[in-house]
Amino acid sequence: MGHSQAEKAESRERILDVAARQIRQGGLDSVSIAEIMKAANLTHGGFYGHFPSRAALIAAAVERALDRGEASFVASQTANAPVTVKSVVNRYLAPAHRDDTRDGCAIAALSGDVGRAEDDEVRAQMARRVEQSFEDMAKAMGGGAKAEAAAVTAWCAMVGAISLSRVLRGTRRSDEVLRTVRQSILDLDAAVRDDG
Amino acid sequence: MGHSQAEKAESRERILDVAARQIRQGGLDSVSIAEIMKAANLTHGGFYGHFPSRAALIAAAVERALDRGEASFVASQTANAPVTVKSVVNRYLAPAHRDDTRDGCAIAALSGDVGRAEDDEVRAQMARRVEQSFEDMAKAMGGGAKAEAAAVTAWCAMVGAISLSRVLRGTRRSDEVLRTVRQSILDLDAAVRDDG
DNA sequence: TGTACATCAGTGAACGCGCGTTCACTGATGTAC
DNA sequence: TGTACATCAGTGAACGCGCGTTCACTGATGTAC
Repeated sequence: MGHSQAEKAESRERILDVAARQIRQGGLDSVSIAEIMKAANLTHGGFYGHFPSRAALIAAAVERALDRGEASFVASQTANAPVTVKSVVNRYLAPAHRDDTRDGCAIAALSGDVGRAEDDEVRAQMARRVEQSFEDMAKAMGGGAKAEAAAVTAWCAMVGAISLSRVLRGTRRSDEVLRTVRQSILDLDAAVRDDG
Repeated sequence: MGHSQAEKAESRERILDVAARQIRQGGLDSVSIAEIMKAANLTHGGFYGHFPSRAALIAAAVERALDRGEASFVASQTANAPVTVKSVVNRYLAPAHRDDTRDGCAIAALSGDVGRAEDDEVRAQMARRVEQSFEDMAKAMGGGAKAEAAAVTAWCAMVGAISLSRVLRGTRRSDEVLRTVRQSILDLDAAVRDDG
């Protein structure tokens, strides 16, 4: 096994990616150092060469999950495939996103956990990302006060729709919730543009 | 200490109420039998006289939390104080509800945890309650297909708003999210009635 | 009414077990000469 | 180019500790006579 600084950094990346997936799939409390290290092809003893504690890993993993997750939907789309409300809701409110918790939006997967976290840093990290998401959506809706309000409502509805569709998973209602909220947000967007 | 059947039932109720509060405040994983029993003024050894396992307690506590929580907002209001969309959102999307996780809506507090729970029974329990909530809200909106769709969107927005306002707790944005979504739902209700 | 006994909710010590954390050690790599 | 040494990422055994679970026991209550 190699021992260069670059290889250590790669190990850290692997640990973080594994943990970021784990917390989205199982929640913040589901992180076991032994399991994370094993999934990163390492032994558990080496963990403390990368992070000072389990809590520090979780804080870093939340940030990583927010980066990787589909929270960055809006910001991440490129200029030649411009961001539209439609493109966002089509990807976000899709059965594929509901079913892929591990690689899905960290805000949807973890807002419950983070909202009750004692760790202020973790909460602040997600809070910043939520505010950014509101702004990005408002921009996609054309900007202005009405768009800002509609963007907040749209994001709350999207997060709630993913959470509830996961609770309802396996029932006819689950897909229906996604479709219904998707259409409501498109209507909301249209209404904002009419009022301009 | 008494040993009648009635007193045993009271102990069970105390355990359940304590656990129902605990899971809403700290999540499903936060349940420790020793702590729950202590809070119910009992010793931990007696637990297995009431429940066969920790998992069974959690399942029962989720049901209790759904009963006690403000998920029953709509259904619980009496005939002389009729249910309106306004009365529901005013109570649900209030800072007091955001801040009182322990006694608040179990769907908002636990949809993330329950959505990823392996226990099918727990998920089915909340799923039933979610469907009931949709129906109650649709009725409050006057019934019909438009109302049913609007009710689904309103509930998703309410659940997302509480979750995100808890993540944002302590910032100016937190109250704003509640107010914004509250108004959006009132607008949605008005639109449904216009089309009616 | 009083006494002996059965019941059973609750007690508290004890058990494995897994987990977070520590630490002495390994062995591959890079450097100095 | 080759050899000796320093570095350090990773290993794996060991540690406390808390937790879920078990179980022999207690002692208050209800019942039988």
